[in-house]
Amino acid sequence: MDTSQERAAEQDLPFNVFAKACPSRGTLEHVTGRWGALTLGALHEGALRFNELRRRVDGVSEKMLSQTLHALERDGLVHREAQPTNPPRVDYELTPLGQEVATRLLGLIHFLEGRMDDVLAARERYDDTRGAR
Amino acid sequence: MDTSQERAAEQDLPFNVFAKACPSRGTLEHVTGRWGALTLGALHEGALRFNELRRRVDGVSEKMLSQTLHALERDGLVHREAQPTNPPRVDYELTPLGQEVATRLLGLIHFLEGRMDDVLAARERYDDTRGAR
DNA sequence: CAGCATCCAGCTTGATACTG
DNA sequence: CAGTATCAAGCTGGATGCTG
Repeated sequence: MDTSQERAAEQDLPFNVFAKACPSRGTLEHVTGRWGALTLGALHEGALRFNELRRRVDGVSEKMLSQTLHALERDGLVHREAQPTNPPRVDYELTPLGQEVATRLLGLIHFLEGRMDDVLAARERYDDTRGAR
Repeated sequence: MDTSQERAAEQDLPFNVFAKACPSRGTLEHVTGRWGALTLGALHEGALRFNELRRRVDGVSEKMLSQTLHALERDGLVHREAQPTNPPRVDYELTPLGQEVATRLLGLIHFLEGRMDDVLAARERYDDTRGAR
């Protein structure tokens, strides 16, 4: 069969998520991870401050948000703009690359949100037939 | 600001990933999780048997693959077809819903793979300016 | 081949307290 | 406000052994 993995090898594409050691896998995890996806989604609307983000992404701890933002900033998806005022003010916003990623991610998210009825129905069927152990 | 969260509330959309308790968040995690994304990606090419999948998704353990497949099957994204032969043969394939999800996911994955040079460059810049602690 | 059950190390996460 | 530091706990995930 002609798989994307094989195609990647044939064409000498430099990056392939399916390979364990490929750095793209790490980035994919930052992007799609529990908090990464929601953070990118929240920032898609525009720049937000740290605590605004925290309120939007329901359930993140300070620590996880901070960690997530660092990873996304390092990967060049989020830009951090700090004003040395008092009290301090820091804005986070998507870079152009981050925008493109967030757009695709939100496409997926909204698609899923729109199909949750199907998903929930599938779950019920599954749990029923297998006796919900 | 007009956020997607607020829009969801205004329009009484039933599902919103940004809310902690929303079931869509769980499904999003199955789909985008470490192994979920790669499994869906691998199955996008066509049906695969358990050990074929295992070889394709470089690095999954038996246990994680099994767990991942169960979650995806329960959510109605993957169909499991078992033949009661000896030796047993089980094929996994995407449902129509799973196909749509996988397509969007692969769009994101391929986009990222194509931009990894930018990501890697951003990382270097980040590590340099901050002294790579 | 296609898995499930069990054990356990260690990484992730959340609370809490503290700093600039 | 915008974080960092620290610590306990729990969940993730790998290794192993076994079944049909």
